[in-house]
Amino acid sequence: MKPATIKPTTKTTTKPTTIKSATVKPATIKEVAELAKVSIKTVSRVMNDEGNVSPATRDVVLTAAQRLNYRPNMAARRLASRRSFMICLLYDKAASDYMVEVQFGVLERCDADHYSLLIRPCGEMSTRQIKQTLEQIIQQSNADGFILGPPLADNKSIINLLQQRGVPFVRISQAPKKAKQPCVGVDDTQAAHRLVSRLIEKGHRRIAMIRGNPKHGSATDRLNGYRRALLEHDIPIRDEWIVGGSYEFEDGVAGAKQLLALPKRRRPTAIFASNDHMALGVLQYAGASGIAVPEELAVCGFDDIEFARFVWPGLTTVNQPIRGVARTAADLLIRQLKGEYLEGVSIRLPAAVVERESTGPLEP
Amino acid sequence: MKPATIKPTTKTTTKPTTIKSATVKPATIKEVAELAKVSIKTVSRVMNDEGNVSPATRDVVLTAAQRLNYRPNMAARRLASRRSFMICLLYDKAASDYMVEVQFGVLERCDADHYSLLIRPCGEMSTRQIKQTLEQIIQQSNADGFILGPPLADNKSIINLLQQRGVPFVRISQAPKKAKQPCVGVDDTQAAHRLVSRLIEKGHRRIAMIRGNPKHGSATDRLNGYRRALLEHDIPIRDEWIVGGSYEFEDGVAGAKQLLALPKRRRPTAIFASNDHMALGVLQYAGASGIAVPEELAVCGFDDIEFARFVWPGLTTVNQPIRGVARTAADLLIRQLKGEYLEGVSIRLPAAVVERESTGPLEP
DNA sequence: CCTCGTCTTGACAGCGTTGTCATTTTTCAC
DNA sequence: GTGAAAAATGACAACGCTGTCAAGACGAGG
Repeated sequence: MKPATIKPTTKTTTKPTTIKSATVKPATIKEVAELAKVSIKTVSRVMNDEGNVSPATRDVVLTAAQRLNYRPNMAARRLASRRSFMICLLYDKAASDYMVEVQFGVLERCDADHYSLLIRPCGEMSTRQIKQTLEQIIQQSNADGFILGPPLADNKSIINLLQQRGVPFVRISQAPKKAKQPCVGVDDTQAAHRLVSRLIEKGHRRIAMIRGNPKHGSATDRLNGYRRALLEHDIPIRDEWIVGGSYEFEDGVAGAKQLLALPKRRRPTAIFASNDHMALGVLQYAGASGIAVPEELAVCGFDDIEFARFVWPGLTTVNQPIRGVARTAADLLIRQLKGEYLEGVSIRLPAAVVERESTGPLEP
Repeated sequence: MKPATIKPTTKTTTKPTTIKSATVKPATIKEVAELAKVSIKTVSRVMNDEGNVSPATRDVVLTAAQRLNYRPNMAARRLASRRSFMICLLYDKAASDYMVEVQFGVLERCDADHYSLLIRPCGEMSTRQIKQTLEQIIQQSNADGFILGPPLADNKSIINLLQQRGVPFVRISQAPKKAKQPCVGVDDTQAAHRLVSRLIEKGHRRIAMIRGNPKHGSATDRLNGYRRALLEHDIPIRDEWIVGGSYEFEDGVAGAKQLLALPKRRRPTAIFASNDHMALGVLQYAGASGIAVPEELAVCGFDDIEFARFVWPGLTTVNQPIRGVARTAADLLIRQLKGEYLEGVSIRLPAAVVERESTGPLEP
C-alpha cells in the first residue's frame, strides 16, 4: 500500500505572534505511522536512517513526524536496542578549566548524534573505587562507551578493565603508546620545543625547567621538547636547571626558590614551568622576593588557563586546542560505536605558543 | 508459597587472590525471582523499597540479588515507570571553577539516589535556543527535573517555560524572590557586609566598590552588604567610589583605573571588587602602574576562585560553600520528585571571609 | 468457626521502541 | 513478457521492568 500524502497543516493563525508549537504531548511512533499510513517499523527505519526506504515514503514519514512533533522516546529505544546512546566521560584530577572545555567539546559531538553525556569525576577515588564505579556504570546505565580524560587515561589498570569488558573507549592523552585503543592528544613535545626555541631566539641561554608530574605522560613529552630545543641550539643541558614538580602551584614556588638560589653565574634567566599552575607559582615567588619579571627572569608555562592572561605580567604559555581534542575523541568513540574499526588510531593536534609579557617585550 | 532459602555460595576458592565477582552478564529481575522463588513483581518491590513485603521475603530476595550481582536495568525501569531518573543541570556563563564544584555537589546527591546527571551548558546560546533545547530534553531524554545554575536561574523566560511544562526544578541563585520554585543560594549580602566590615576594622575609611553585572541578583546583594557595612560605621557612601562592572576581568582593570585616577584626598585606600575576576583585574592594574598592594591599596574580591591564592599578593575574598549549595539544590529537587511539597522553600547558606595578603598583614 | 479487613503476593498487560524474518513490490537481465 | 534477484514494507515478538488489580494469607472480632 502506498503511504499517504500529508497536506501541510492549514494554519488557522489566530495569534500572529510566535508560532506556539503544539509540543504538549510527545507523539509516539505509532501515531506517526498511522498518520503516514505506513507500518511502525518503517517509521523506525526512517528515524534511524537505516536505508531501504523509498524516498517517497521517507518524505511522507518525515512530514508526519514533523507535523506531530515526534521525538523518539529514548528509554524505549535504549531498551529495545540494547544500546544506551550514552557516553561516559571519566576523569580525575584535571584542572577545572580544562575539564569544562573537554565537556564542551564532547558535548558538541554528542549532540550531533543524539548521544547523552554522563560525567563521572573520580578525583577523590582510589583506582579500586573507580573500577567499581565503572562496573556499575557499565551494568546499570549501560554506557555505550567511555572517554577517559587525563591523567586517568594513562591508568593501566582502568584501561585493562575496560578492555576486558569489551567496552569501547577513547583516551585523551599525550601518551598514545600505552594501549591500542584510539587516543587523542596534543603534541606536547612539539609545543614545548617551540616555546623553548622562542626563549632562545630572545637571547636566553640559561633556561631552566620545572618538570610535571611524572605520572602524566605529558610531563615527559614537555621535557623532551625542552631538551630537543636546547640540543638544536647547542646549549648544554644542565641537571641543576631541571627540577622536579607535579603540576601543583606549590611546586612552582618551590622550584623557583631552588633555581633562583643558585649562584649568580649559574642562575637561569628563564624558567619554563611544565604547566601554568606552576608558572604562576614561579611568578608568585618572584613577586614575593622582588625579582622583576620579565626583566630579570622570563617565565613561561603550558596550558593557557584562563588566568594566564589575568596575572601581571601576563603569562607566556601554550594554548592547547582542548575543545578540539575532546570533540575529536568523541568523534572517534561514536564512529567506533557505529562499527568503524579504529584500533591503534592516534591523533595529535598541534598547539600554539601564546606570547605575553612574562617573557619580555612582545616586539622581539 | 514460602520463598526459598538461599545458602551462601560455597566458595571453592581456587585463587585466594581478589574475589573476582561474576559480573560478566548482568542478571535480570526474572532470574532473581526464580532463584528466590518469588514473583518478578515482588523482587521489583524489594528493589524499590516499596514496602508491603515481609522481612523474610525481603531478605531472601536481597540475598538472591546479591548472589547474582543483580543491577536493575535503567532503560527498562525508565520505560516502564515513565520516569527517567535523570536530572539535568542547566547553566550558562558561570565560571568553570564554580560549575565544576556545582557538578560535584549535585553528583554527590544524585549518586545517593541513583539518579544520573545530564549537563547542559548553554553559555553560547540565546534564550530562544535554550528554550528549544529545554523542550528537547524534556521530551526526548525525559529529564525528571532541572537544576538551574546562575545566572540562568534568574531568567524569567526560562522559569516560565519550565513552570508551564510542569517540570520540577530548583534554582541556584541569590535571588529567591523571583519565583515560587525552591531556591538555594549563598547569603551574599551578609558575606559582603562582613568583608567590608573587616576592611573598616583594619582602619580603612575610603572604601570603593566595583559592582557586578546588574543582571545577576548577586550584584545587588553584594552592593547592599557594602552599603550596610558603611552605614553601620557612619561612613558616608560616596557615588564616586561605586563604579560599574559586569564581573569580567577587564571591568576590574577599568574600575581600578577610574578609582585610582581620583585626586589623592578622595582616592580610595581599599577596593572591594564584586568578584575575584574583577579583583584580579584591579591587582593587575595596580601591578602595572606601580601601586603597592596592600601598602597603598587593599584589594578584595568575592568567590574565592582557585587563583585567588595563586596570585601575589594572595587575594582576600569570600569563600562560598558552592558544593554544599549544589548538594542542597539536588536534595530539594530529588525530594520534590519523591512527592514532597516544597513550594516557596528558599535556603541560604552562609559564606566565609578568607583573608590573605591583599588586605594587609594577616595578624590584627 | 466464620467474616471481615489488612497485609502480602502474584498474574498479566503494557511502556515505545528495535530485531527478525516473512511478505510484497520493484527492478533488471534476458 | 518472464523469472530471479533486490528493494521495500510489515507482522510480531522481544527488551526488562512497573502499574493495576485480583487473589491468597493471616489475624482480630464476633
